[in-house]
Amino acid sequence: MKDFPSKYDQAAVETGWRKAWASDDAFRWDASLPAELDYVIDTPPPTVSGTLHVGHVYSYTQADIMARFMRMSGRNVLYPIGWDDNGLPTERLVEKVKKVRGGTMSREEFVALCREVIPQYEDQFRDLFGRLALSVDWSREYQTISDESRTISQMSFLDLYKKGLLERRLEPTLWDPADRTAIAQAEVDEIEREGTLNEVAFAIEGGGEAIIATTRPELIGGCGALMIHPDHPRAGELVGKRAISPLYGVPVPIIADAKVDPEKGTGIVMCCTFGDVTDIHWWRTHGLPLRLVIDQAGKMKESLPLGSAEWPSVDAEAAHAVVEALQGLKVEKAREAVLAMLAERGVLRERHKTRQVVPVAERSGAPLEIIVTPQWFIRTLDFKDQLIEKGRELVWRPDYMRQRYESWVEGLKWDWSISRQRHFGVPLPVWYSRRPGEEGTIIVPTAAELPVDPSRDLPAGYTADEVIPEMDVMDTWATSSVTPQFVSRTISDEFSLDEGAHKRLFPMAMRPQAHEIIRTWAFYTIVKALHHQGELPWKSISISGWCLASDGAKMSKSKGNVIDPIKLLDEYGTDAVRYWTGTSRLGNDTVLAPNTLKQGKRLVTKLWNAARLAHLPLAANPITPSTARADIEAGVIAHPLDRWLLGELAATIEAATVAFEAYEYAQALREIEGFFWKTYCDNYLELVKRRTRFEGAPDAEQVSALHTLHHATTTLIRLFSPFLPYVCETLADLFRGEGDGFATVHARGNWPLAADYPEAGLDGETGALVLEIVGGVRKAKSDLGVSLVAPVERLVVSPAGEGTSLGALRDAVEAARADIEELAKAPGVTVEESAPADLASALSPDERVRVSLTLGPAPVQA
RNA sequence: GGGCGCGUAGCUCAGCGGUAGAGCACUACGUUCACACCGUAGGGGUCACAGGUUCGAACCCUGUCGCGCCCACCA
Repeated sequence: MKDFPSKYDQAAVETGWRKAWASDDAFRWDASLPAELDYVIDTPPPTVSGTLHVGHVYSYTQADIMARFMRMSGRNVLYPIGWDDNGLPTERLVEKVKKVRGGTMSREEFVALCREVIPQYEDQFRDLFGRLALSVDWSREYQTISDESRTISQMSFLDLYKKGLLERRLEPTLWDPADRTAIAQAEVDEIEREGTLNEVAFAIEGGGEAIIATTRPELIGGCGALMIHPDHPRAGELVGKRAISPLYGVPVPIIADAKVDPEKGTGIVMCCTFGDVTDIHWWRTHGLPLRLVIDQAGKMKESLPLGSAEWPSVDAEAAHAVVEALQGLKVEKAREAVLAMLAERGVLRERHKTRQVVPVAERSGAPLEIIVTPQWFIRTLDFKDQLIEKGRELVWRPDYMRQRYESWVEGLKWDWSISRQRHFGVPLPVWYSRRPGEEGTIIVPTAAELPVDPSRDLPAGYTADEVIPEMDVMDTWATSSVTPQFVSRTISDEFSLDEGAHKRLFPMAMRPQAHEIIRTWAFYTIVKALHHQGELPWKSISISGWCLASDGAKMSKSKGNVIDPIKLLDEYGTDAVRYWTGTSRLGNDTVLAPNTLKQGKRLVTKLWNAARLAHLPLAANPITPSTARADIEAGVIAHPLDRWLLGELAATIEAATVAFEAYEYAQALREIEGFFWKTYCDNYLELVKRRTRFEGAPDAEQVSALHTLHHATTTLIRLFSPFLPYVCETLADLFRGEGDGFATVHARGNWPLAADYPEAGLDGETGALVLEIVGGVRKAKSDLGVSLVAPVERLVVSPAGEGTSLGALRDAVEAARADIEELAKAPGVTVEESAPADLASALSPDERVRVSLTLGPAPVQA
């Protein structure tokens, strides 16, 4: 065997192992194996937005720990990796890095900048993930903006379009005025802020007034009706009459509707196009006119057709003056201006401060508008029941995370808008015909023509003059929702780049992801798989929690508590950081606890030293072990303590395997670590030391010890390897023969099998009693305040409690007499029915044995 | 407003029907030839609170309080 360095230096071995794993193809999926062994993971492609977060370390490592177990336990793991490098997050990164605005340049120019900026940020991820030792198949690395990804994304589009599940509609849409694009319901965030509820008087035709309350007076121009609850005291008097909007002079009907909350504001509310989702509802159900006053930039429109038949006004001239005064103002400025005008005219009444929750675009933070533009929608509202049904067929880990999915689906109010008025994404594969007779007809490419960019390419048989290209691109989720299909390279029977692959790989075994993207990534991926093939994309989904800062708060730049993952790895080493992530169960948020990281570091050191203790005698006395079970059956391992240790190890393997199969890797780690630290290091190694110190050829009990040390060490290395890949690979290497070639400890099928170990609990009673005796000796010496190596003159053990028989105690002492005497520094040990009254004594830890002793003379000072 | 999770030793967490656990921190002892990034021994908890079920509850049920999150509301 190789020389064993006294100190472990992870930084020194890291690069070497990363290279070895790569060149060994250690983590490549083997297509030649039978499909039953497949274990396919739908890895999240991290969004290329410029930041590496500890959250990445946390959730990707948890997925990797499971992937490594699955591989070692014999599965043929397909663990792809990719980068989500298109869409708004990437555009925002490029805009920031290059200090430009995408909207101010041509698409070609901007895309060129993106292609320039992206690679360096993908390198950051590559470095981080490589260093974390993610056992992904790097040969399957993909980008969501690549030709093939665009092809598959556009296939997805075409398939849904042909199935009538994707359609272009002109209707009210959630709109981000800062990024100037439509967005989807999933991209809506909320902020709470102080607002003002303004009471504004509308004149009633024929006399009187009605007072409404609004936080958005700038929308008065878009008012189409006043709404009042049927039970409102003034309902009988007002319903059926018309009110005149202030400033604009527009006559609007007063309508009763139970959706009005009589408790809020004045109990009378104006319906505008559009202030919120309720306005859309009223607009539709009451057939109200469409009166948009805000443009795509979130500014007041420059002109409105006031005074026309559709948009009458009792004083069009005054109304136009108002429009002119407001034109081009952003909504906040317009609000102030309108309030001033209302006050001037004496129709602004009471004003109340109020906490309001404002929907904003999650990426830009800008308050949303609802405007009417043509967009492409994937139908989801009609499929809520099926989506919930599919969610129930899926195994969620932890199970309660299903609730988040269901409440999201139940709360859906919008179909999924996938078109974005941006530059850097997968283009919608669509043209609109200008040919006489078919103007406006939608033209799509064939599968063979993909990928297409309608702004450059033409549909077959058409000239540039005959089509209008669709300039929108897909939402980033519209592409990343087909990550499973990126791997199977198939959308449906009609749209496939690799027939047969889909049948084999779907549904995938597992989707690992964090919980904050259940409503986006998980939801959208399920929508796509349902629509494309009527199936689930995966059998199970593993939801990781959040990584919180040491103070228990969410990490955020504004709080200044963000930890750089690279610094974390530098300080503690990859294995210690992985240990930390491995102690936390799926779904649980975890604080970044320095203690746990230190614990991981300690574990690595302890594992190193324990392996070193085994290595020293094994290097000097080469053995040719079989399996632990065979060596026991052959009598090579015969010492009761060795048999006991391997029986305990077998129990640990069993418990860890059961836990791992249930995705309870944190419990598996506790099982393994508990055995390693307590049973193995603190007790067995102390007891076996006597038999590792010898000159010349080993005798039978020394041979037994050597074999046991070999089996225990190499097994522990394998058990720890999903958590601590670097130190375990290094140790496995040190235990190989000089001439043996590299074979990674992480290889498929390298997980310890119960069949190779004795039955769990072999010689358990003997082991337990020996531990009791040893523990009692330690306690007695501790009570006397002397060193554990203080010589003992007389040592007597006797049964205590009812569970210990004199015979069993005798057997245990005979089984390990020499080891006990050596550890206790006693010249002999006797078993007596009851403890001699004249000796100092102590009860063992489990109170099964009473240990009595007298100390010997102090050793003669040299 | 509805839902989910959590509330166990100073800290981070495990246990989820049968005599309260781990690591860190703390105290005492010990430089034992794998490891002082060590070892041994020890102190420390009315398991948020209140009812209930049970021979027995940290664990099951009901309610309350606190923290976090998800969804909804958002005039």
